[in-house]
Amino acid sequence: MAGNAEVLTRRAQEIVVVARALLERGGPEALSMRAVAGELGIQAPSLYNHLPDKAALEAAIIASGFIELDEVFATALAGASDPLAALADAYRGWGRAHPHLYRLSTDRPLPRDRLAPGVEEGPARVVVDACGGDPDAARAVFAFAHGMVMLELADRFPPGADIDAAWRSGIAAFRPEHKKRKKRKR
Amino acid sequence: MAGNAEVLTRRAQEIVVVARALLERGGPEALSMRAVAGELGIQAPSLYNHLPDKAALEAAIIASGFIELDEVFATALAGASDPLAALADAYRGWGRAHPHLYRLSTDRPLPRDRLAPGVEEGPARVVVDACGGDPDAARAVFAFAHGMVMLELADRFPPGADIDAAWRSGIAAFRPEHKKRKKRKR
DNA sequence: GTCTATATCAAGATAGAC
DNA sequence: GTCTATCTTGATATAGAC
Repeated sequence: MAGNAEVLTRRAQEIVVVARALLERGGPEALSMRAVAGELGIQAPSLYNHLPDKAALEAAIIASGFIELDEVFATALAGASDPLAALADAYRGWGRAHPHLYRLSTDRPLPRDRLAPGVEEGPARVVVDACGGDPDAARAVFAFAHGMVMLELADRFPPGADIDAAWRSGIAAFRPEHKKRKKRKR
Repeated sequence: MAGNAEVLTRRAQEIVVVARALLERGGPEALSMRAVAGELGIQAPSLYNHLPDKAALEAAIIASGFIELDEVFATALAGASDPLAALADAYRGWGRAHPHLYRLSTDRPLPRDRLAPGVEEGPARVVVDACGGDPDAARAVFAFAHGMVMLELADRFPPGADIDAAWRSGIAAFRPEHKKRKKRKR
């Protein structure tokens, strides 16, 4: 919830906490202005005294997730022998623990103008570092992880699929010591 | 549109074609029973004489996409020197050409009970084959491609990102000739 | 800062007449 | 097979009183 602190009033922060809990418990349909207000014992229109609209509320929820993920990454890296695998594991765990928040945060363009600066960059830098500073490799790894999480959350793997094995296979492919030389441009 | 042929009446097939066009043009909000009916010059309730509900309509749209993708894959593979890269390219192209259909087809659990048998397996087998028969590797590759497409469609890469380069990086990592031995279990 | 009342809009689906 | 009429439910947001 830090990161919103500079820009949100205390009451607005309360609202964001309640709203995030509603989202996580009941999915996006549960995140209505009415429901949020109800949870706080007030009427929906009263929310507009503290937040301009629903998009602002969602942006604040997303920001809180980014900040948390950054901490999760830091913990995962502490003393890890295989940083990439540790990050992958932490990422998957976080996605499974917060499926609705994960989807809200990745489904659509980031509301970058409503996010405090640095919020997005934190987790991104961790991944780039784990990829030896290669941003293209980092984006590929991130896409792999994102695809795995989304497919698992959406229950899109076929019934017998060994999801752990697919993760291992992908991580092995991306492991830095196996990195290929870039092709020279022709 | 084949693949629905066995199970849908002619009129229902017409409805599916119109519905898919609406979805592709206007996104999921444009795909309402009212709009579909309007496009056909009838009233919404009349649709229920041909399809049980909206979910059935969506399932039929998804099936039509799978069948198309299977054809796209076959074309891409014909005479390709690098099958994995060719498939990746075809997949990305298809996703970008049909963003709303792509999302409808991957956002949620597949309605497997409403899909004709074989519809899902077609494209899946192509990918497994391209991965030397290793289903775990195939799922990892698929997750990578899915993640890349989703992130691009959702405009989630940062402004300056070189998406082509990220694709190349990922494909290089997954290239079969570089495959690592599986670790022995301890 | 909170309330009530309301505007505005949209959705999926069913009943029953023709 | 299509229609009209309707049910049921839901949403975001504003105006204006207190």
